[in-house]
Amino acid sequence: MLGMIPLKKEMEKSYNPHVVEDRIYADWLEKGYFRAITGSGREPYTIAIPPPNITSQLHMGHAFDCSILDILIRFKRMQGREALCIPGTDHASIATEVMIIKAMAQEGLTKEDIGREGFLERAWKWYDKYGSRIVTQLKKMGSSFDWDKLRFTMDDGLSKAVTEFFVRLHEKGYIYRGEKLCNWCSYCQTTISDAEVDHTDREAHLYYLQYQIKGTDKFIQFATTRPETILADTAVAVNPCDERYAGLVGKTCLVPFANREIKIIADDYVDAKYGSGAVKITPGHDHNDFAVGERHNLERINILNDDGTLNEQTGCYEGLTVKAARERILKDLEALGLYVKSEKLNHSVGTHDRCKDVVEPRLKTQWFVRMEELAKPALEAFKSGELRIQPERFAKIYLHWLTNIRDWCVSRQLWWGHRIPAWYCACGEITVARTAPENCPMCGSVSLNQEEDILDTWFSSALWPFSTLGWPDKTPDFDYFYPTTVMSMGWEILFFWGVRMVFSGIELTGALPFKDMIIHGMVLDQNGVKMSKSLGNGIDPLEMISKYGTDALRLSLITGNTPGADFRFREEKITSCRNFCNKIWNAARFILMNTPEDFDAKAAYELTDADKWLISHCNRLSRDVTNLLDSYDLGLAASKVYDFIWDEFCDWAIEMAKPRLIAGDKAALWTLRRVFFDALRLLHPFMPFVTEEVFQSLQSDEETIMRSAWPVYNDENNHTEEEHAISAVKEAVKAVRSIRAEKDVPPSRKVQIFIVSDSREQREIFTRGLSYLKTLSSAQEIFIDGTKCNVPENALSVVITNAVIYIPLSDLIDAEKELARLNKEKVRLESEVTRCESRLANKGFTDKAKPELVAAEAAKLDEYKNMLSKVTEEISKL
RNA sequence: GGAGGCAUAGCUCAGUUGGGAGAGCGCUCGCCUCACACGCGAGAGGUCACUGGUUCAAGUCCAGUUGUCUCCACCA
Repeated sequence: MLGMIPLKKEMEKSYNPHVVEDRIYADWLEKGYFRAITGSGREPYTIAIPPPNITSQLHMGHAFDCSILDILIRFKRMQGREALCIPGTDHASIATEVMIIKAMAQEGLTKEDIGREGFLERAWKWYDKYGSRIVTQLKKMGSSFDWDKLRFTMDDGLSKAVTEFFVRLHEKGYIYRGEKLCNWCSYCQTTISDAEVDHTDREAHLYYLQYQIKGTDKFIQFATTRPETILADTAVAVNPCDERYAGLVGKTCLVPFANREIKIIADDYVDAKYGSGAVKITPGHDHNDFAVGERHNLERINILNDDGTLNEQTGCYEGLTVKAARERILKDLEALGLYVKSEKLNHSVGTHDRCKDVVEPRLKTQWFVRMEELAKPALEAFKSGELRIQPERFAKIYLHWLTNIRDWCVSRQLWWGHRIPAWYCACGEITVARTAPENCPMCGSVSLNQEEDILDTWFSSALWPFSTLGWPDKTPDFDYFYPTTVMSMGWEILFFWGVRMVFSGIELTGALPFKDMIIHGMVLDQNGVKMSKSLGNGIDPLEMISKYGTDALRLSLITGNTPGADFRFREEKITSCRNFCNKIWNAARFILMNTPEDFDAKAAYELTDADKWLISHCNRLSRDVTNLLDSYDLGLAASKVYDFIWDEFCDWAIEMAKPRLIAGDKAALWTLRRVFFDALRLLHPFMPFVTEEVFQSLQSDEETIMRSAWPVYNDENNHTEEEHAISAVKEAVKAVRSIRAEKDVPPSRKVQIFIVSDSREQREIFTRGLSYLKTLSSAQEIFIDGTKCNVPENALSVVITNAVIYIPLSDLIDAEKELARLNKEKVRLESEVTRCESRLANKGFTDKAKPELVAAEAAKLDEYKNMLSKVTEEISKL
């Protein structure tokens, strides 16, 4: 009898993640399950996590990333691979520096107030605080990362890797220093790379101005959005084919205020149809003009100070901000009669992605990496198929970026980061070296100064897959675990980071840093807007964990999502995943309650249709889930397990097992346990905590599910006939339940059921399934017969495949309604018959479709015809 | 200007080589059925954006149209 069995262990009625998760995680840590063993002989499977920036706490995007990686790692670990996941954090040079400066501003301090050393001291304190907080948060996500290998981009080893990278590039001639037009952020007072510039549309004015042509009283008109830069103009350009200006090319005009004479030149860059057809050329403050200037050998003038004010080149405008200077200059031009008109214009303005301040192109001497040669093998790696990018469509971004790559400006006028390993001597010599040189190789001077600038933060991120394993040293870890297997990232950093890891990995290690680059989407808020701190629409993963538990959050981020697609965050989804945790918990509780102390799991039991149906189903599930995970389709894999556990295991298997368990049938228990364990194993990567807790409660052969063997598909466990038998039982049960619901027959009212079938095989199926049929359809008695002569008059009838079910409920029968119901069924079957017939009559179908499909269609036709005739017969009786 | 995504039930989204439209939430009806009301059972609800093409067969493949979101580039 149920309930008579003493419980081995009490289980609460509902699952409480909070009492379980921390305890289990601590246990995992203590047992060292996350640690990968170098040189174990097992095939390595390596992932380096995208290191979160130490700028802030974990957000939903990190939680998402973290879930994906942990699913893969746990899956492969269970499959027997030596699975290593390396965690870490990124110093995020500029992003962190901006935040520290803001924090200091609260105290009324500036960088200069405390100096470089003082600032770095603060930065390291920042790292101590926020870096460790991120680690705590990653652990909270249930991540099975190897914490012994925790790395930070500014660790000694990783910094050594950065220096090595720079020096090697320098040795190959890929590093150069030069004055080029850079993106200058006046707020952060540093250059930034092209990738860090966001273009945003802003309302502005297009001003029509004019310069007087020297020696004449004529003027040449041009349009500009940035009148203040006329002070840096060194030419006016027109299109060579523009006849209006043909006579002016080669002449000279006058820049007011600067009192400079500049040439009128002809260049294809100018669009004769735009504006007046003439353009002022400012090589010192515009990327296009810089290019024109190179072609025509024009002087480059810089009119900006580092803080964004105008410099001494601008005479009386010196010290004004760009905005103030613009207003003054317009007014002054008007006074000189050089202002013509203005129009409203919507145009895009470059802003810094970190501080949102306007980026000014200006001349600066910076360090650059020549990209041409580095990009080639990275392109080749993809084209040859060695590097896989999934989903494939993201390869376009990768290819586009590498094909159109420009030299990489790597120097930053910041303090928090890796200082460039270059030393200046008063003689002018610059020495690039791994360690500080004792004296200048040129003049021998011992007075050398290291470059003040630091490197772009991505310079160190680019090395992450191998610097974390000890490169440039030949460490055992590097030998064993490199190259890594998978790299995962959001599409928004594919070009920042993914591309750079590939080319630097190939250059430095001679190998692709990873085989598969998987790209995921972004987490959007419930309105479909990207979650961001500035919009304040972010949802804190930890808050969700404290409400619903880690497993619920993890599953909700994965299940039912398409790879690479952005998706909206919905709290209701976490709720339903939380409910699923509870479902698993209660399934386990049920099994526990029904498992006697002396149950022998190793004995051989006589299995029934229901047992084999369940085993067969789970066997197929193992195959599907494995394949889906191997192709990185995590969303579909998760939903498959979810559906199996809820719909098949809980709603059918457990329900069918109940009468057998009451009768003391050990085979039923054996099957439930066995299949449940496999289902838990398949689910474990997605929901590590609840699966572990339940797994440990139910058995003692294995101490952790984490190291349990991943279920493997086996042909021997395919039971087609039994699956067919159980679907017939399910069809009958559903038919009875449906009638009962329609007639409002409460479960408490037990009924008699007559199942009439002229097929002996079918009768045997129902006879074998009698106990399930009885329980699941709330029947008192079930009679299975070859003829209907024993069926009482006035019974409700429902036709199913190969049988008719009669339920004698004379008090509920309304002949008219029954007629209507049966007629509706008749119409449905008739249309099915017609559909099958027309399909089979189509020669194209019978000739070209797969033979098994044609055969299946013919079988269905027979079935429908059979059912139709039975329905017709029932109707005639009414 | 270049490229890409998306358009399927009231909402949010799945839909794996082309072969009878699915889930969660919401809604309706009935159930505290001895694992679970964070639950159980039964339902309602869809011209798979539009047009054309390929095919015996299209939500699925191809072309175009419309709407929508995004990325890259440019914007005197």
